[in-house]
Amino acid sequence: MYDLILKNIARFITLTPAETERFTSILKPRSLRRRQYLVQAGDVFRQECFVNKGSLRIYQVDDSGQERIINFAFEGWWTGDMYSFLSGQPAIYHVDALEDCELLLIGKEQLEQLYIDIPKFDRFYRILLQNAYIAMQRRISDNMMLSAEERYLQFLERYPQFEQRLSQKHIASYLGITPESLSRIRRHRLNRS
Amino acid sequence: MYDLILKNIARFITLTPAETERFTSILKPRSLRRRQYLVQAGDVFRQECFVNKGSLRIYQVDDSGQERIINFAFEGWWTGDMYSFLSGQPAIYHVDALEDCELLLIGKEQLEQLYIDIPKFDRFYRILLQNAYIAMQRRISDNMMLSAEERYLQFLERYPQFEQRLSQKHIASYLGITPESLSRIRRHRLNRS
DNA sequence: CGTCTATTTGAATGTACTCAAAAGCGGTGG
DNA sequence: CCACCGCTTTTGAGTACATTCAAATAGACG
Repeated sequence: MYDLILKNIARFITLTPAETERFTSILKPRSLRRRQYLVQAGDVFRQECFVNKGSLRIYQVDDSGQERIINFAFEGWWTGDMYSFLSGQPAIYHVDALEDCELLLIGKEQLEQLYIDIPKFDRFYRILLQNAYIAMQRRISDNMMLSAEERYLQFLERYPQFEQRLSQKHIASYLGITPESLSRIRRHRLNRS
Repeated sequence: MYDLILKNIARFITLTPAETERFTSILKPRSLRRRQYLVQAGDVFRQECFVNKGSLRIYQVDDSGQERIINFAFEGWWTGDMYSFLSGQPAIYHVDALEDCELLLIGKEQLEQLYIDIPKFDRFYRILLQNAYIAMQRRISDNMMLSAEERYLQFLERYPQFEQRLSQKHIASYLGITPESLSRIRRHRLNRS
């Protein structure tokens, strides 16, 4: 059960057996059915979440009811609502399961104590965040520089392993276009090839 | 000279006088004239950069020569090219001065050593990055949910103190629209009020 | 099997774009 | 101090890409 998360952590820091024990002891396993919420906008959500199995989406709903997917999370990824976690304010985003999920949660209090007891975890989350920040920055520049079709192609290149697990509606929402537009883009590509 | 950066750090961690001395000793002051590059895409840039005075922009140039501003940096902000810093690969973005600048740079090697000697700095950069990540995520959702005009209004609300220091061309580039479009948006707003 | 949702397709619309040209503004050198 | 040059901003006309709205088809799930 803890294999994936321990491998994830071992990418950046090395834990002693005692530290490993201490770390896994604060993890709270949780499973989520497809379509079930992990976080609803408006809730306070003070947990970090590691995805051991399954997939989720982080999204926002605009005034006209349109859903916009800010990000996905697959097995081996971290997710949650960073804003609510840090500030204690109500979450901005909804997070729900796209597939049945097995999650590992860490409460804010326990994580704060972990940072104090084992400062290596400050380092781990620093490096994790640096990488997340780079990915986010690249996403912004892609959204600004590329056409809808180019963004779709880039998505296929970057996440070939996930495309089949996501509906076109969700991919369209992630790319910032309507499902109709994505359908047309796909048709044009088929006609040309 | 170090007032602003020490206040910036004191937001999240408390340093002893000895630690303060150790920290300031690795800072390399540098001044930059308007239009001068801090980083050119293609260079390796393994420094973190704190802006003590002035302003910069981080931007990308597309195939047709269009510049797209990914972010600004004003006094009290951190900047650089996180990707190049972390990976040692050539930088993706250009960074140049919009106004004459006074900067404080930290080399990667010295920062790595600082993390080891004073683990509090792991914590400082973790918290700094959490906040940067939240801002970035919000920027993505704004770009997806809002029209050009709404993005401009939001920019004015969020950064009223910086608007006058930036040209419309640069604001347009940051918002992901053409200078012509921004000019038209401004005219419509004036006509209505 | 029936219902609900996702996907496809068409037609009309709209927002922001490109290209082009004029006007405004700022900095530099004579 | 003024004239000039280059860059920014404005304005107009035509265009393109993606959207909305509507309807038909396909697919998934109970």
